[in-house]
Amino acid sequence: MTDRRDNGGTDDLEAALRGAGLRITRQRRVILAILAGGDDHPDALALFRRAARQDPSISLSTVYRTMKVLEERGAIQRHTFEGGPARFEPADGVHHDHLIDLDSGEVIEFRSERIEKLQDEIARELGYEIVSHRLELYGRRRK
Amino acid sequence: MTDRRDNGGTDDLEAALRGAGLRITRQRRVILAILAGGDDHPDALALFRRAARQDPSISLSTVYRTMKVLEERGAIQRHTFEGGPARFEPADGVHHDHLIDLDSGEVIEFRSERIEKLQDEIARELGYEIVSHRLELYGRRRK
DNA sequence: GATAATAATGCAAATCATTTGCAAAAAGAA
DNA sequence: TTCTTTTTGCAAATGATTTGCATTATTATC
Ligand SMILES: [Mn+2]
Ligand SMILES: [Mn+2]
Ligand SMILES: [Zn+2]
Ligand SMILES: [Zn+2]
Repeated sequence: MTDRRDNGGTDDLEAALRGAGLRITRQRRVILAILAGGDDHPDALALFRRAARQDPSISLSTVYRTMKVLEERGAIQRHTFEGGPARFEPADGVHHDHLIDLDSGEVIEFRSERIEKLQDEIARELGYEIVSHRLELYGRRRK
Repeated sequence: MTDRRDNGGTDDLEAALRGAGLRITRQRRVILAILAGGDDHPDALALFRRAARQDPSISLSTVYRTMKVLEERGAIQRHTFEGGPARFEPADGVHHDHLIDLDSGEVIEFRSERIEKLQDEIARELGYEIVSHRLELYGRRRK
């Protein structure tokens, strides 16, 4: 058994690039590691700053370009919550939706089989087939 | 009984402005009529073009400024569907969500009591109270 | 209706997030 | 290593929306 430690999904992301015949550059490696390692939803600037700590030569353009290819390959999800810039997260696990705490800005993930099913039903009734959807709840802590 | 014809809710929008001590200008009147009259979800540029037909002196800035005050007063809803610019619609009737036809771009409105309720439940379970939400389905016609 | 105080407008310039052209650098195949 | 192709950093361009400012219009008041 080899010494394989949990890399948080970096391999999946790298595979997504390799599979598309794209190259694994030093800067991409750094960005992928950050994406796979974090458990939040950073925007391009946040990714850039974190990446720059490991590789000061990295540019914001590269972050944007990398997000684009990863999204095209379906390796990451792009979210655009009210107001703010686009935010990203690896698209590994199962699908989930988000609840945004209006006071703290915190993003909470949730998943409801029932809602997912209802959405399908609604679309079907309207004669449609869902390709994707976006469900975001904005609220505040209940006291 | 006076000769009151259906103005499609222009009065509501005007009231929203008046009520906030804001002024009813010629350009605002035009914009409000277009908003209240249409049954679609135009973006600022579309509103501007339609308004310009009635009043060529109107500016895009004014459209944006008017949308902002109307939104602040809760008189209109602002939507930002995937990709595109912000789109608007009067916030008269009951709340509804949207299904966007990926092929035609058509925006279909729907309303599901059950989904609305489920969202509340989910938020409650997470210890939150929903202030607003956004549910958008993107799909294609089922053949 | 004229008047004065204040809000709204048009225009151009500014902002913000994101994209793009291009020459230089790096990656991968041979 | 060499060659071909992709990727990068940088600066400039975009697209949507906002803003400063001088001018104009609206509304409360007389
Ligand atoms: Mn998430
Ligand atoms: Mn609608
Ligand atoms: Zn979902
Ligand atoms: Zn809803």
